[in-house]
Amino acid sequence: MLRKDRAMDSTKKDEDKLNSTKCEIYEAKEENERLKKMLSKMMKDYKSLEMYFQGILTQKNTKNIIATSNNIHEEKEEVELVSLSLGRNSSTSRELIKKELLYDDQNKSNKNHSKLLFDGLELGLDCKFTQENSFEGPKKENINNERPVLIQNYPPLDYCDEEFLQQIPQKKARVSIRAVCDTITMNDGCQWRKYGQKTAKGNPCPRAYYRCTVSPSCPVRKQVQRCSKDTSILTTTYEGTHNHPLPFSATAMASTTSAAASMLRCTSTSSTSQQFLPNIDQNLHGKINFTNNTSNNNLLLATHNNSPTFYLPKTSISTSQSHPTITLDFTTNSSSTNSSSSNSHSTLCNNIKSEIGPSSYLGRPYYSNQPYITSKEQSEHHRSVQWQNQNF
DNA sequence: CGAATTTGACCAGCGC
DNA sequence: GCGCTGGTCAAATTCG
Repeated sequence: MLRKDRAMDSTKKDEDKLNSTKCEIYEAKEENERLKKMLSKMMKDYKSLEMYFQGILTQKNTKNIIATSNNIHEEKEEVELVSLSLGRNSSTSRELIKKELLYDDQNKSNKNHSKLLFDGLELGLDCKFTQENSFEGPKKENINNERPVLIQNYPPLDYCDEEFLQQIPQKKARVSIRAVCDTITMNDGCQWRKYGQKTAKGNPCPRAYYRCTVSPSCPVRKQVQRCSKDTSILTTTYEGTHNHPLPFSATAMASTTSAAASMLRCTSTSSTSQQFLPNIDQNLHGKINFTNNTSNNNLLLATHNNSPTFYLPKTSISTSQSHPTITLDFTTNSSSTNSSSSNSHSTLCNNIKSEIGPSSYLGRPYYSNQPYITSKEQSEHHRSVQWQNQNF
């Protein structure tokens, strides 16, 4: 009898084991399927970006040919808009994305992603304007240094007529982002090299100067400085337009700064956000959707009505400096003018706190008498984050 | 040893 | 013209 019971126990255990193994196999299969889908989605994203880039290059070539034949000498004063211009899609990219939408019709998740991508490309303020939005590089470098000059056709915007925009002095626009961040710089996905540090007047915390090193000729610079009153707040000021394809993880921040710079160029006088927010809000609120939902380290996303959405932070514009500057303040939740979005805005702030400047990162808050964490350390951390994202 | 960072010097713009 | 300030350069230094 006892032997029989033992035999039954053993059989039961075997069955359990078999079931759990089956379960594991099933889960592994599911995981495998999920990874396959993700991989194919990533490949699709990569291809669409590649095609988008090719489209831009083609546009550039066409433009150069036309300019040469017409002997237009104003070419050098034209727009520089490349990778940062995710928000201002050319007709080529629109068609491309529409095609992708159709193509993705069978795959719901991909479709959602494509919709997001399409929405993201819709974020542009659709202004048609010309700008010189870049740092003047070192004079030596500028000599014979031809940067890609790209022209894109933007549909006109209601509140931004061309004549008006042409009257705005073409100063170098800057986008300043204030966020709580324990690290030396915000992890914005780009590679930067420090080229200077200076103690500015009125702030004991030194200001660090970085230039983008993704491309040797990239004119983009950024300044990083701690707030003197609250050293947990980091102010990062971006200037210029990337002239190279951005790493996917950098598109979120690039879109933010690009859209903000567009806002800046669409306002003629110094003002606080409240003076022009109705227009800006119409165009930004709920429309800036960062497309980067595959890598989590840089998302400026908030979720609203089940769709990832950008919420306008406390925004101010200053033209008192030699450079017109727009400041996006992510340090406070109360800044949101839309009470219904406060939760989402809070989420966004938290995202910035935790994703861009992970407090756990190295655990070395900056103090003015301490050495900076090197960008190399930062990039290594970034690489590890990317690796983790890729490998889940 | 090469690459990245630091830091003093230099330059340009601006206000007086 | 002078001084102040912000921004950049480049030699020296540090780091991996």
